[in-house]
Amino acid sequence: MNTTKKPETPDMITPGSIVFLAKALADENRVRIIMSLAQGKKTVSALVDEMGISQPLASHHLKELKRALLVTVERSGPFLYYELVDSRITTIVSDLDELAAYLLANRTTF
Amino acid sequence: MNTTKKPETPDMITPGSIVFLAKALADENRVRIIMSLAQGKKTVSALVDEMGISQPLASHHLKELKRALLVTVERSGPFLYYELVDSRITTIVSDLDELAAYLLANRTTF
DNA sequence: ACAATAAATAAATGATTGCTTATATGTATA
DNA sequence: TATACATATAAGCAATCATTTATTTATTGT
Repeated sequence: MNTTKKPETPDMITPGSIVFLAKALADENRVRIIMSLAQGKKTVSALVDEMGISQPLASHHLKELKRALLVTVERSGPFLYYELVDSRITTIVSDLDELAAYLLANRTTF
Repeated sequence: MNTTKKPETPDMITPGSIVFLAKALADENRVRIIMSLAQGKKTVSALVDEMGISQPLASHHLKELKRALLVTVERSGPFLYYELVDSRITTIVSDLDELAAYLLANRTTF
């Protein structure tokens, strides 16, 4: 049997991983891409058209989002479909938006 | 009676405010400060000691957190006490940590 | 094999940002 | 008012990052 340790979910909060994620959300184009991908997987060119940014810039930000483990890629013919890894990403984004709205609404109070 | 508009919570998500908050969370020292302030209000010097950073650096990050509306200041004698504006900040930080843990745990799957 | 389209990569640049060192401001106390 | 302590501010520097332009790689259809 297991003597000392058991595999446990780490409940010690690590600044590192939080920063890792926050950095990925700390750019307007990336947030817009995430919000767009919340509707479903899309190609690079679709995102380029939708967001009005250059193709290399879109590729760059998608690469960042992939580095941050937020999206996955899937090829279909000549197209690459990018997709959010998990729906919780959208949830967090909404939560951040809610909190921001709250903070701004109450900013004069303090 | 009210004819057309009613005061409503904006449910349109704004990238700007999300980025605004995410940027504040995109630095390790700031996240550590937030986590420390989750335990209650603290002075600058207390934070400096606790985190092992220089006093000007602590001041600088506290200023950023204030800009991001995440903390408030209160003077007591020569001391300035910094405090988290709202407990939801801690919640968001926990949520980010959870999501990061999940993403890392499943990173090989994709 | 060639042309056309989709997307990634590379290099260069400017802006932002974190950090250090040095200095100034504010507050209390002798 | 002089000294000590708490904190903020300023200036300078190096590193990171977002963006652009140019080029390359990959895929499909002719």
